[in-house]
Amino acid sequence: MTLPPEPILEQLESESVRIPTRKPQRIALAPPATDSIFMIQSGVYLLRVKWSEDRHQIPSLLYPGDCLRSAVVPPFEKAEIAAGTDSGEVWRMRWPVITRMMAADPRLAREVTDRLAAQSARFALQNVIIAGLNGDERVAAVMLELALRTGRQTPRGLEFEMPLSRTDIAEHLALNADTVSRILSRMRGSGLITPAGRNRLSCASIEALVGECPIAGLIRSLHEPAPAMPLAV
Amino acid sequence: MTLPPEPILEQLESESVRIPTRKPQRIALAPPATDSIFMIQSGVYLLRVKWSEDRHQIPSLLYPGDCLRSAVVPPFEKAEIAAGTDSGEVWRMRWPVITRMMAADPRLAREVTDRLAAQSARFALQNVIIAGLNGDERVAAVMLELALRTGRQTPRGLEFEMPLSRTDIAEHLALNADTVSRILSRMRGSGLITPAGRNRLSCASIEALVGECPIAGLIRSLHEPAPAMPLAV
DNA sequence: CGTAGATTTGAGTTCTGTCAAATTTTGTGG
DNA sequence: CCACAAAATTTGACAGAACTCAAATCTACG
Repeated sequence: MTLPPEPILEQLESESVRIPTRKPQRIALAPPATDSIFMIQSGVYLLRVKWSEDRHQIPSLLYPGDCLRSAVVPPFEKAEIAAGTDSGEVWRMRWPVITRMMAADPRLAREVTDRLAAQSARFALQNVIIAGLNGDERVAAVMLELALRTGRQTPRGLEFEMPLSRTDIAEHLALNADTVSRILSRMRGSGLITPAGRNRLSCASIEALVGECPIAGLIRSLHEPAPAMPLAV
Repeated sequence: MTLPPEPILEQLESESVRIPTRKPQRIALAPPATDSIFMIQSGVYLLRVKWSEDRHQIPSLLYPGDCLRSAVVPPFEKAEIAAGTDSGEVWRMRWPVITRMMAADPRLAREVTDRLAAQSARFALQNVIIAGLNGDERVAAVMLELALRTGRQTPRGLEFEMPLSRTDIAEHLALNADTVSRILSRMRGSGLITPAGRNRLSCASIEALVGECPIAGLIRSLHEPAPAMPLAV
């Protein structure tokens, strides 16, 4: 799943507010009180929600092409999209407007609907990760996801972004920052991963991560770039 | 959220396969390999997925009016809708057909889209329940949900359905059946809940449950019957 | 009325959380 | 480019919640 095809992107852009972001920047999901839809153009983002004084969670990471309708996020005390990468761009559109465009153009309707469905599937997957895996497996799961989404083969192995701090990882995986740190130390010790510069990690290969995560297959199916083939003809 | 208004229901019915169910009956989500959409007409159902030889999970309960598009469930080894109540009815529609109906009728499009969004929000909520609450609070959360959805005031207190076995509750809450049993024993002991016949429980009032669950507000917002007011005019 | 399956409960284990201190990294101003 | 303060990370020691295993009950049903 990447960005929609050009003609559709142009249509969407015409109704979008383009929001370029830098690293710790956050975009509130609710404030305008209007039902909106956000589409990631570039970069990695963190959907972060707050549900009590000091309890935050990151139900999902967002990548280019991902769509998030604000109405699919329950009415938390606070909900925002936080920039994970140094730079990136998000488009915000008003849902009623998009609705009208969808009514007029079935191709566009299909793109948007399917992307929203994909986001829903990701929430469901996150349930399984948190509910069914232990700490080590959960961490392997996020790393596999990031590797599939942002990984590049280099002479030193597969390098990928790690836009999450220890606390972020903890909030994403329902663990605790100390525990995450311990798990990562172990993984570093066993040679599964090695630091590869600022906010980057590297591992031998995808297979190395797959071996650590019992639901690798599901993660691949939702995050692996599709074999090159044009969408919807 | 209850069933859609009559005229829309009629349209949907014209393209539906109506599936009446009895208690342990299950409807496979995937087999037809076609992208389908299911709408609950009556009864309570359990969305149950299997992701390894002996690991099952119940990511969501489904109530009348709820819509589930098969594509929003990741490609698990197995995924099915299991009847929780003695009797109930589900409608199955083919997604491509519904898509066409949506293109032709904005009212219907809105109903379906919003119901799918609601389902997505429920997945997100489930994440928070599992990730942020302890055992007791999670159990209180499901009971609050069931009480809001199926509860009725009686002389002996608020009575509601409990269509889930201990194992089901465990699979829904990322706990273990033994632990669930212990928690329920404690709740019974403290008088929070009392058995009220076959697959039914009763509690003093909604407030009693709300007090046990830190995110009661969110649960109410997604499950409480809306104050009587016609949808979409 | 007996059996298979579900539930309950106890005892012991394990994983993760909590707290606190040490260490490293990051960002900023000279 | 360097020094420093603030923030993030790491790590140890300990506490607790939940899991596992197994035995005892209880229930639903034929």
